[in-house]
Amino acid sequence: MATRSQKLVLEVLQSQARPLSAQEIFLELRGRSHTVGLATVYRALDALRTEGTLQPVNLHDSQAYYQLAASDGHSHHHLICTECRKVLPLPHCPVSNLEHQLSEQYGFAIDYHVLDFYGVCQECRR
Amino acid sequence: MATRSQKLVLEVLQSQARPLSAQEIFLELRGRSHTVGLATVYRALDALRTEGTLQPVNLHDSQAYYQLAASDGHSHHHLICTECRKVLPLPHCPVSNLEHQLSEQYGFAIDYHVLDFYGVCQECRR
DNA sequence: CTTACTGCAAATCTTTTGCAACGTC
DNA sequence: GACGTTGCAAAAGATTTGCAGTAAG
Repeated sequence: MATRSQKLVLEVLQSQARPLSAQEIFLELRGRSHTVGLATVYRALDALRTEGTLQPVNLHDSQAYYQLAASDGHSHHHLICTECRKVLPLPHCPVSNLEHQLSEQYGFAIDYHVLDFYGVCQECRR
Repeated sequence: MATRSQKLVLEVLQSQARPLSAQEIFLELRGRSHTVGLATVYRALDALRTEGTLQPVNLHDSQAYYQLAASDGHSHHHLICTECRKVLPLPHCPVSNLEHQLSEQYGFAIDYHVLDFYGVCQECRR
């Protein structure tokens, strides 16, 4: 079951193609004239990440960004531009079959993984 | 060329198997009776990351961790325990051949990538 | 009525910046 | 003397927590 704030946070994330920070979600909600305190946004993000609905994305930016996790429970993968912070999602996962193998080999119960490619996009290279 | 502080930061990271935060490096240096200000540690980490010597690792912990980048210029990959924060490095990279393909396909100049598996290690599952 | 959720303000923690002092050339 | 590096203190940002009020069952 989702709280009011969790639903609002999800709505915002669903409406955006790129990962958002707590701050950005807070401002976006304020823009839509929903009042949700920043602390509540953090609490919602935390809950949604713990239950696996959201996935953190690291943009090397000293703040956390969040994105919807894929519906099949697999992680999203990205091409991330280190110049403009644009994020391109990759259609499928080249390493999902590795999870099982690694679990066995190292005795790790793997929950999810992160695969992100960092570089400079076409526009930024001009 | 490396500054005094950059050398000290590298020494600490070389002596540890797991990624460290700025705070941890600062305390470790203080323990070795080297005085390096925390701000200087941040400045050194920043420089070393920019030149590619260090690689950030995301432990979902609202602070940044750093680790030596592999000497061949490829990223390290990890099994990360979300309970005890232990980090196991993985010996080789299953997706290096993908970089070239993705570069062509999306017009991205890829600099590096991050592949980390998150789960719970054997000890923590007991 | 009870419990969980929320907003606000305060507290805490992480990271960055300004600046004067220092070292090297 | 000029320039880059450093430590310290202050500032800025991000996240968490305490608490009293509200909503939902």
